Amino acid sequence: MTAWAEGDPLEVAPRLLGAVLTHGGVAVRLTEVEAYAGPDDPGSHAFRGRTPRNSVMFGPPGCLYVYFVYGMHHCANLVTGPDGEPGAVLLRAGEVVGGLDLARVRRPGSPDRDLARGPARLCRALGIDLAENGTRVAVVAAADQPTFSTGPRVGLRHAAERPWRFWITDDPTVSTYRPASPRPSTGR
DNA sequence: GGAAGGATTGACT
DNA sequence: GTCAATCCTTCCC
Repeated sequence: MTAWAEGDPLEVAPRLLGAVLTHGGVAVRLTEVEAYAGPDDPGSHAFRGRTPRNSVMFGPPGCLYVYFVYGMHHCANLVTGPDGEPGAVLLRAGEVVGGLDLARVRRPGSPDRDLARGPARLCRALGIDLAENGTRVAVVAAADQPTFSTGPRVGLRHAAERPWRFWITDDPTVSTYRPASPRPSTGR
């Protein structure tokens, strides 16, 4: 049962650190995640209410919410509920611990450490795309909760300040890259 | 019906 | 360090 992975995203997120998620023949140990609450979180896709695309976030916990972004990348969230609320945890990075060969094939030229370092990379390593949206996913809790740190979320244009990003302290696969890289060249 | 934006990554200078 | 790529979804008129 995955009761430990259900409920308030802010509580579930740290519990996911160190957990092993298996999909598409590849297993990854989650090292970095971000919590996304619902109506109260301007950074969440569900902030503006339920839409055909984010409806999965309102669905049952334990499902995968996959979305396409920037026309070329996929990002995966684990829906946590609570039931009726669009809570989810974005899987930002992980360490490939199973199906390494398969992951390498999907990400040729990348060092093992980078196979799942980053939300879009993690999806590719696991073979996740829009076809997996709303599907159930296998997650095994970590035996022991690793030491983790928290900090501001990355990449969002709204409410990025909230310290809802969680990562395993000192883990090399955490994508602490790009501290700041503002795209809008105009203005200021 | 049309336009703007996005929870990123990879490549080039 | 900086810039470009590219599809889907949502909002506005």
